[in-house]
Parts: sequence; structure tokens; C-alpha cells
Amino acid sequence: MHAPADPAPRRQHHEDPLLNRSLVRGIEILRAFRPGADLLGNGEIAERTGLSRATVSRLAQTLVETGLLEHDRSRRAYRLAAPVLSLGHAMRSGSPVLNAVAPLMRALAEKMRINVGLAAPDRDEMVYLESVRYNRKVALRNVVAGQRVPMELTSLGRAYLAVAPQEERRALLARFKAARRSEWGRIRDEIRAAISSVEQHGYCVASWQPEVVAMAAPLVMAQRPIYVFNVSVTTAASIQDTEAELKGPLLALRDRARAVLLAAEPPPSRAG
Amino acid sequence: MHAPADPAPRRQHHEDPLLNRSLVRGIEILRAFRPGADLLGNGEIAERTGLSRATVSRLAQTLVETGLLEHDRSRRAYRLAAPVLSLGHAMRSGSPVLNAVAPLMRALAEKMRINVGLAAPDRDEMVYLESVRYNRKVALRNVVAGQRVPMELTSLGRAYLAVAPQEERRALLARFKAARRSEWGRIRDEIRAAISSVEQHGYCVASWQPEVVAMAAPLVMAQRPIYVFNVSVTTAASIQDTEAELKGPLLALRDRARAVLLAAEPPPSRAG
DNA sequence: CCCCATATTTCCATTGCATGGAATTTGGGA
DNA sequence: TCCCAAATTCCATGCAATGGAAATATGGGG
Repeated sequence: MHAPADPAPRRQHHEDPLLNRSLVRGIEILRAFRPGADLLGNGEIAERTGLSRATVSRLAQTLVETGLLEHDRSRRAYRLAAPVLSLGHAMRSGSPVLNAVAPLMRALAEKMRINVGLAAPDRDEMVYLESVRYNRKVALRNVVAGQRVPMELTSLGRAYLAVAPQEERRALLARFKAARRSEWGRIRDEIRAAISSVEQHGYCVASWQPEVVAMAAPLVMAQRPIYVFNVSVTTAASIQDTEAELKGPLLALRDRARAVLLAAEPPPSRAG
Repeated sequence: MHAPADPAPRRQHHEDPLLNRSLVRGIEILRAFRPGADLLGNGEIAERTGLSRATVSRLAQTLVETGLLEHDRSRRAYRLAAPVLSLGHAMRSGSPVLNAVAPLMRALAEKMRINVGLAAPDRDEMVYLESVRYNRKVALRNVVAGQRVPMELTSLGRAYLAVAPQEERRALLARFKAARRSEWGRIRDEIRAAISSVEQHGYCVASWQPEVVAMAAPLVMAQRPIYVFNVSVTTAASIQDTEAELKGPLLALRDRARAVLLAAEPPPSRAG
């Protein structure tokens, strides 16, 4: 402590004085639950979150009281409870972006007979706000919302990386490099290519299975979080032909979405 | 403090020593967001939760850091963010009840051409885990999850009240009485009738619009939260005829669900 | 363009209460 | 019934959460 030039004075012990530790920890516990990890005991939660078991026990009980977790005593474990779903419902119904573009997405899916998705970044993954899955059988044209896909492997995620804030992109790439050790060379090159493609054409392509082509285009608007559209299709056609066919519709979707959002923006009245 | 007969010693100041106050408050902030109240400023959150503005400001910022809220600075307000959706997704994919009965529900909806739902209680409302909306136009057979409906007015909620724990039912009825002052007489009678019906026949009926008939049957299993099934239909037929037609399928759905769940129960291995 | 009204964020001293390690209890299997 | 693993509760410590007030930011109106 000889010089006051320390860029981050960080009072006391915590990095950010406006971060409530208990709340962060409680949320981390909720976040530990995901498909495939749907039933977690105290021990597992402690491992995944790095919290002490005593803390996990108390916070988990608190989450049960609030209704977000339920305790399965016969398995000595917790699982997410129904009110969590209603938060998701509230999120969807309140998302201006989703509500503005959902009709456009459905129309495009029907017209081109492709899957059309909208996603947002969350840490090192992308979360679908909506994914209209096109299917021959009409009854199976279901919609997936809330699903996570890896950022570094998907067109969706790479399109985001292309427009992510400098610092965040750097941090994310570092994480991926560490996590993907052996395959990093290939993945890094693909990400670089995707970034170039987004910078030049506004979209990028990924085809991780022979007959599946996925393309994604980010939607960047001032004062708004970044969203990414994607389209994907299973086809026997070449990647090039598919790309040529879908780039127009994808970019048009993005542009129409932007227009709709700009039009919906002005009235600064608050809903209550 | 003359007699130790005090039923609730409540140490120190807080009612329940294992309730983390900050976490409860943060969750209450999340819960303040619902359809129609999707964009909330600090002031509104403070009003709805009863918290001080300073506390709301700090906790809301924390929730932004965790990714569950996003801050719309142009409107000076918060809204739920995409990761909330992924929690909902994780909840659905991890719900043994939902996964066990979803196929049965879909089949019933198709066969009888009715809406079929599954819900769980949350405070004074019911939350749909799934609602398979039958519709002439196949393309519109969408599914609603996470939607809330009032407990005291719906067959779904009344069926729950019929099997709710003594003490909880009492508390809920008191809330409804206070909230529904003027209409309480009618509502109370309808709830009583519904409770009798559930006790006698296992289901209850509500028809709050002329041509809409809704029926609900609770699913009570040891060591498991209470769930409620419902079916509803818009029809020109009489309530009696509709009830006669649907009671069998509804109760059969409940019984099949119970059987499926009992069969899926035994293996006490924990998913990770 | 400036000023004002409103709402939000930050500051600060106080002490409530969250915390981790240890002890205890619980529950299931042998 | 006993044993083992896991969860819960206890406890002293002191960190960090809190509310009121001041400072600040924002946007509309004159």
C-alpha cells in the first residue's frame, strides 16, 4: 500500500460493495439446477457452487420457504419447484423483443420450412428465448424456450461473440480455451472465421453435422441487450446452396425485428 | 416472560432462524414481476414488496449481476432476463410428475378434444406446469406453462383447497375473505361445495362462463407435493352432461398418473 | 438551454445476522 | 439393533446488510 494508484480500491473484503452476498449465493444454488442435474442434495450443491455445506443447507431451506425449491425428503435432495416456471412465464410475456419478433419468427419458419430461434447470452452459454421447430408433422411444431446451448460451438454463440463487448469476449475465449484444451485449435479457428463472417456479412454459419446447417445473425441495438437470431435446417443440399438460400431471410428477419422494436420504443410509459 | 408455555419462542428477532433475510427479499423482488407488471422501477418494487428503496436498489443490482434481471436504463426500470427462462426449462425437464403425465395429458386432450392441465399451488394462486390447449386448428394446439390462475375462483384451486393441509386451508380462506369482501358469500359457498364434491367424488366442477365447463381433481401422494389435474371444454351441452362425460376420463388420468409415479418411484438413485 | 421535480443511487454508522467449523441428529442399510 | 453417511443445528465471531439522509442522475417544461 505505498501508492494510491490502485485502480480498484475495493473497500473491505468484497469486490463490489453493491453485491449482496447471500442473494448471489442463493441464486447460484438455483442455477446449479439444470437439465440432467435436476435433483441435488446439499453435498452436490456445495460442490457445484463452492459453498460450505452449512450455508447450502440454510440457503436451500430459505429457497424452499420462498417456494422456488422443493425438498424431496425421501431422496434427501432438492429440486426446482413450480413457481420457477411462473417466473419464466412472466419473463416471456414481458419481453418486448420476444413479443415483437415471435410472429415474424413463426411466419418465417412456416414459409421456409426451417427452424427459427432467438437467443440471448448467459455467461458462457446461449439461452433460447424461443425456438420454433419446424416439423413435417404439424403436431410436432413445438416451441422450446429456456434451453441452453454452448456458446463456443454454435452459430448462435459465435454470432454473439462477434459483437460482444471487447472485454467480455476476451474473458469468454479464455474460458473456452481452458475448457476445450485439446480441441481449442479447431474451435478457435472456427470462432475467428465466424467473427469475420459476422463483421463482413452480418451472419455466420455452422454445420456440425453433415446435413444440418445453422446460421445466426446478431441483433445489436443501442441501449438494449444483444440478441441473436438463428435459422437451421436439415437438408441434403450443399452448405453453400443452403447458405445462399437462407441468408436473405435471416438478415431480413433481423432487420424487420429491428424496425419493429424501434417503432415500439418511443412511448416511455411504464407498465404496471 | 412469566411462563415458558410460549408456543413460539422465536429466538432473537427473526421468526425463523433458518431464513436468510437477504435471499428472501431478493426472491420477493423477482416475484414482483408478473404478466402485466413486467417493467418495474425501484419505487414500484419497493411498494410491492414493502422494502426500503435503498434495499431494493442494492438487491436489484445484485440480481442484475446474477443475470436474472436486466436494467432498462432508458425507462429506469428492471425486467426479468433470459436466464430466468432457463430455470423454468430446467424445472420442467426435472419434474418427475410432469414428465410422467405429459404424454397421458396429450393423449387425453386429443382423444376427448378438450383442454387438459396440470397445476401446483403457489401461495394463493395455482401455477400450470402444463396446459395442453385443444384447438380445432391443429397449429394452435399450444402449451402454456407457468401461467397463474386464482385459487379461489377456479376448479383447479378449489380442488387444491379440498385437500390442502388444515392449517394452510384456513389461512388461505382468511386471505380470500379479506380480499373478496363483497363477493365472499358466493365464493365461500362455491368453495364449500367444491370441497364436498372432491371429498365425495374426487373432483369438482366450476363453470364461470355459460359454455365453459372446467373440472379438476387433486392428486395426493405421500411424500410428494399436491398436484391438481383439470380438464375444460367449451360446449353447448349442459353442465351435467359434460360433467358426466368428463368425470371418468379425468379420474382415470389422475389414477394413471398415480400408477405411473408409483412405478417410477422405487429406484432411489440420484440424478446428477 | 437551463431549471426543477422526481426517482435512484450512494454514503455512513450501527448492529443484526450470516458464516464456517464442530457437534448433533437423522435416516437407511446390514 | 447398530453403524455409517449426510444433513442439520449450534455457537462465537465479526463481516456486511440495513435504513435514513445526502448526493446524484434523469427527463420534462418553461
